[in-house]
Amino acid sequence: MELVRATNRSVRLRNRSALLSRIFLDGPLTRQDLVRGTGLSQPAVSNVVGDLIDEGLVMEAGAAESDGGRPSMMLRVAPRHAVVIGVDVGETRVRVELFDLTMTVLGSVEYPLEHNGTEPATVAGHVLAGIDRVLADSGIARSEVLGVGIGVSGVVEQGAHAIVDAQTLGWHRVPLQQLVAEGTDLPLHLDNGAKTLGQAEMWFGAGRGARHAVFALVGSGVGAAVVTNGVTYRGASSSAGEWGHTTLVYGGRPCRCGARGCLEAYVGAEAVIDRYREARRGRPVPGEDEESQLGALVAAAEKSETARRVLDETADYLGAGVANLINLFNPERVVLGGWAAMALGGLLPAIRVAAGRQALRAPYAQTTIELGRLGVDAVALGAATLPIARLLATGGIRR
Amino acid sequence: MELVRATNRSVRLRNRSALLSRIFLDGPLTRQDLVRGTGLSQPAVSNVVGDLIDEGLVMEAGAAESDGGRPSMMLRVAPRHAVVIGVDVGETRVRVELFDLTMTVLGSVEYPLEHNGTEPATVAGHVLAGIDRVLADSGIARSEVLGVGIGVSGVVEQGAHAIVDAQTLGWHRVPLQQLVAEGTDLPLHLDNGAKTLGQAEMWFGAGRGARHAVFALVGSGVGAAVVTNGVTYRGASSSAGEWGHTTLVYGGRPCRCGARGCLEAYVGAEAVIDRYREARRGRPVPGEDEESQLGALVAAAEKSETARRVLDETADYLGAGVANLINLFNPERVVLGGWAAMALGGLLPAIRVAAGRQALRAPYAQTTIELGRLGVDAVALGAATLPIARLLATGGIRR
DNA sequence: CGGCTTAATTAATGTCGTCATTAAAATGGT
DNA sequence: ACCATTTTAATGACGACATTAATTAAGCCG
Repeated sequence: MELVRATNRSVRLRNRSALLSRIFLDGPLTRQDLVRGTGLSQPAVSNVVGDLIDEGLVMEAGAAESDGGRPSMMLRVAPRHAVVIGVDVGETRVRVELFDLTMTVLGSVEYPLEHNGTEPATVAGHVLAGIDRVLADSGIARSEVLGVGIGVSGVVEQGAHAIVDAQTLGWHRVPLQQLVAEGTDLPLHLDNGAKTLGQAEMWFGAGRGARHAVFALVGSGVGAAVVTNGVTYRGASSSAGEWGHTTLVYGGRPCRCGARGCLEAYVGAEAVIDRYREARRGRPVPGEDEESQLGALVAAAEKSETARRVLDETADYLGAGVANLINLFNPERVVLGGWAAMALGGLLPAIRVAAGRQALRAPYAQTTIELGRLGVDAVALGAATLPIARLLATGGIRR
Repeated sequence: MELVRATNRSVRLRNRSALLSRIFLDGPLTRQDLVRGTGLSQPAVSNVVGDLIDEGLVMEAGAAESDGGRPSMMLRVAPRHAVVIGVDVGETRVRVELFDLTMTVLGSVEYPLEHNGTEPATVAGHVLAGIDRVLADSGIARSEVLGVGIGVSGVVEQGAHAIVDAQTLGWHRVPLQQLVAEGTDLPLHLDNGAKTLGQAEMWFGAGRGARHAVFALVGSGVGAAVVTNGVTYRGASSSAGEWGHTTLVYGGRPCRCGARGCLEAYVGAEAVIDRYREARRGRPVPGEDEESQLGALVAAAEKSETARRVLDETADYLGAGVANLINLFNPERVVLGGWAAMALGGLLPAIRVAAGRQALRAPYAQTTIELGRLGVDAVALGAATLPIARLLATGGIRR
């Protein structure tokens, strides 16, 4: 179904891309490793690698162990060939991080968001200020920045300028990319936060090695990223993966999206706290913000029957939601991430059991359900991979 | 993430595949159409097309209209370069159809299945007998058969020999491909029936032109096929798309899969009839089989409040189920197929409304919900496309 | 220090698409 | 009836690339 023409030059591009990707994702590697890994001939690998070294994208880094014979040189991506910036526009804060090409953090800065002071222009301002800040702090020139990736907790519609719908921020069709672009000419990449988290876990965390994986992001709201055949699936207008608003309890609790019985209305942090409050006959849950309230609930479960019941039910609902993902996507792995999922980590065994009850046996047996390995900062890390993904796809030929 | 090497010869293969696919799917076309459609140069197109003609895969079919200048020749796939066989192993029958490469039916035969006489060996026997029969009837030699595609109403796990799990047939890990292969050495392709139906609608029906589409198959049971980026999505073990057993009503009606609240337990034909019976306080629904019982329900809705209510609820459940697909996959199109969906066609407006209530606005606005165009035989037709899909993918180089 | 092994480079060969040019085939004006 | 015009198809020179085979480089081992 691929109706894209191939030409002789595209051969080189593909091979460059394949080799560079491998060096980046699995490196350091020797030329021989690349020969074995890609099936290309030795001269072809040397030829392409030579170009990459000449262009400063790749560097030799010492010789490999050898037991007789000429030792092969290790190849790695040149860490400072460029830097990338990852931004996490979350429900409560904007976080900007600067990475080199080995994804080492070179600097970061965070701006809290008022609970309702979430004007798009304010957020764009934070992003721009953050970029200036991390560059200034680390003394790196703008020209060295490959690009800026921005993960937003909302639906991001890709296009010439990405448009953002974010219920929790009260945003409707906000041209965030344009707002940021007006303040900088660095290449921008916007994406949904769940998708960037998925990308991060896919490259560096619990998703490594999987071709088909689902990343469930549980925070105040609920989202998911689906990786099919190694690629994040976006759908027709890049809103695929809106797991939080799938119906789980037909006719059930009202959801902030306007429908009823959405998964988010049961397992989102806000909903869990709400359900706990109801179970306490309306007595408020102690804690300043959702994070501490959820913590209070988890702590209370040690002693309180009520709290435990709420958590058990949460695991059941979450398990059923995960089962739906398993039935529909048949992934090799389901990875739970987001701060609420991390806080509820103790429920993992119960979630597994609940999912097993609701999923079909065969696909359930072929998947694992685990927690994310990258913690809460995965969104910014994943956002930073967006410009890199482009670099790898084009074989390192910028723009 | 594509780590496949490219070589000069693979360029030719890709272009052969692209051109052949276009001629097959959109033909007849002229060389110039191909030039415009693929971006290849004229000589390249002529060169490849020349090969295809020499090998008998493609033939010239008359000149196109011309208003001055040398008229271009129409190119089409040679209809009798090969024939293909499509098999529909349904819940109640095995249907075998013979097609030429333009998908014209050259012959067909059907074997009813006893309601519980569904021994795998029996089914394999029917398939083999059907192949012999359609070939004998049409006087076509086995050597002309490109391959046999088999669509099965169950989960098909791909592998060296495909394995089938089919609850409605009482099958568990049945090596159907092997059973059939023992009786013939024609190339076999097994797949889930919903997926072959999707493939058929994608190429020849309501899915034409879409990159992202979901095909929902409602019969006695419920299944779905998901097309992402133009390709049927299979997942890790090709059981993706098991929509029927996603939880829609947490804790609801028991399903034959053992879980509770599955979509299938509400909108599968069997379930709808069951719900109607319950609404009639247990009085049996008139009709010999499910098909006539469902027909009776639809007919009764003209007069009976009860029947109408059952149908309305069915539309609501189905709409919610469709909404889940829209939220998760963000398709351009949702196509409803299968005999029960066809019988319930009158509910389409209600289903659209119900889906709109439960789906997020943005993805809902970007999709259409429609009925399949190919009717009930789409499963066999789609199965027959499996060997052809392989032919197109390899650029017409057999095996 | 020579024999052996493995890595990397160079040389020769062949595949393939592009560009530019030429041949072919139809229409329409004069 | 004939030639200019237009559009399609076929040819040939050229360049980009990967492949195989042969060479050179660089280490270990006894």
